[in-house]
Amino acid sequence: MRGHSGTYASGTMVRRKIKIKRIENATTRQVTFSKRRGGLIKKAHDLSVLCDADVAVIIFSSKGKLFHFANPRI
Amino acid sequence: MRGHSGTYASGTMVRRKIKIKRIENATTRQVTFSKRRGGLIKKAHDLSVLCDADVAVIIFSSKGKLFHFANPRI
DNA sequence: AACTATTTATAAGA
DNA sequence: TTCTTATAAATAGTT
Repeated sequence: MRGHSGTYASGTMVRRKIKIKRIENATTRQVTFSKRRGGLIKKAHDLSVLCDADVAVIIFSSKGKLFHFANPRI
Repeated sequence: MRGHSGTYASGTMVRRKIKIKRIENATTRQVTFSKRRGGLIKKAHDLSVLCDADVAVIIFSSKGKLFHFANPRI
């Protein structure tokens, strides 16, 4: 059921697909930030290695904390 | 069979898992670059929106072509 | 560029 | 915060 986004009985079925909009709940937003930040940096690394590209990623959390990735050139 | 990477009879079974190392074949490398570059930029966009973060991605292809993403701040 | 089997990422829950 | 698991999303190889 790709693309499905109907309603579910609370606590019964899981609801996993999300809309790409700001996550309102601060705890959920922080957890998602941590997970997706790691995922993004892994993808950046993989791209740089697989395709011999130079890749940099700069991320500022909503509280201003800096995270970054750049593949070494030497 | 996650993690499997054995040999396959050509044209019979698919072999999809890859090692994260430079792709030697230039055509394959270019195709993979195009696909993964798009995927990386989508992930960067999603992270910025979902988590209210500032995200920038800078990519130079192996031939020096520039690609980038940055979420707007205003 | 489109297809699809499979791998990878991840949302929610524990 | 770390683990699990069901599901969504990305993508490698093929056409």
